[in-house]
Amino acid sequence: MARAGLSPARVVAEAAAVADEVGLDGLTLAAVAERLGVRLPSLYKHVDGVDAIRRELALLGLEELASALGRAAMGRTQRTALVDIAHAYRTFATERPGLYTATLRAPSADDEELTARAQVVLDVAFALTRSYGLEGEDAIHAIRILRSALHGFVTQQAAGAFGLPESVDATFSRLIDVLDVAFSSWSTTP
Amino acid sequence: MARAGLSPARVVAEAAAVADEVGLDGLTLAAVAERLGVRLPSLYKHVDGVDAIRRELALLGLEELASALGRAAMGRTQRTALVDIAHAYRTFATERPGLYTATLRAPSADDEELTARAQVVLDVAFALTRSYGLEGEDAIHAIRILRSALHGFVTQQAAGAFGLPESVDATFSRLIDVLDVAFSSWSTTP
DNA sequence: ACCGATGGCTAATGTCCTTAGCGTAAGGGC
DNA sequence: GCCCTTACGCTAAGGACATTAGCCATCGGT
Repeated sequence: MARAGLSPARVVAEAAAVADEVGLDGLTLAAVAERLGVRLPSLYKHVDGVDAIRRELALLGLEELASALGRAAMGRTQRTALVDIAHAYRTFATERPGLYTATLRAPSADDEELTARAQVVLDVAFALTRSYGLEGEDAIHAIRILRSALHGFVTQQAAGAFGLPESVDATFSRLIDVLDVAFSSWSTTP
Repeated sequence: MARAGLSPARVVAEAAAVADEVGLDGLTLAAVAERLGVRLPSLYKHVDGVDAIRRELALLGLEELASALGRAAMGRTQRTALVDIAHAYRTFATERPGLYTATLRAPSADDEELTARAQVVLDVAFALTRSYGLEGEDAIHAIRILRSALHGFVTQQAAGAFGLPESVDATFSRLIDVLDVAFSSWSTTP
């Protein structure tokens, strides 16, 4: 009975891979266990069940998303920052669909670790709006609208709601333009 | 052994109620059967399993959504139409969250009935963009952006991603303004 | 009133999640 | 280098849910 050399991190990483392949809803401990070459109950020595795994995926996803957005925003302001952040967001959601979906579950308020990770993502957004000269309520509205637009776009893309794939990039460019125009106008006319 | 008087429509309606209460992911045939006062396998005399029910919910949701949007758009153009359509969309997603979520599953291309229902919703959107003077690619981009923005917004609202609920209406108003400004500018500068 | 179609049921099977408890492998103290 | 504690993977068992097979009573048309 040789050991498989598992760890919480390896289990979560494999779960992320499964979720990316078959969707977060299709994630099963059975699939994770099979891929790791162990029996299903063995996973419980490393994680606390399927709900805990989903939470770990949310944490991991928020960390990677914050990292990607932070890199994209580095050294840029206003339109150039917006463009790169938007593309980084779209890329993350496209390449890691399971992990991205996991980040969307409600933070449940009393989960400090999860809300802290979510805050890191928000920090990037606040830096962006600040570069547009937006503060206070303006910044909050801008961030909500930005996130709504990006999330709605990538969700529809993932669902195949866009009929012709060739013009999807053009739609995304226009979406970014719309946001840039809006944020720019807010900064001068509060 | 008195009959329960079920029908496909009653089963689907009850499933919609369950989905609205516990979320589409939490929908189980067991819950539907219990609410209808029958044993679980009895449902199979009226529906073809849980996947078929989800498809029926998508059909029902698209029908109700198209109806609500159509009513909102009737006799209005441009900004007033946009405002009412957006509010109708948000209201539907808020009041029937399970049904709304069901409408988002991919139409799977070879499902003619489903794509036909989705087309009715699109028709309302095309009427709106036409009132802005948008045609061809402009209209397609506008509709995609409109849907992205609205869907992203209601999704985040449902997930509790907006911290303070009191200013959410203000964010929504601004979102509509952004879209109105964008669509208006497109119609004059193609 | 009969008789076939219909609509409820029980029973059985399979998948998945979860917990309990067993035995062995790994690693530190002496 | 040995022992002993801890950690880890296993089997077994139980519960929720979906699905299929097959039984029997009820309803509706003739």
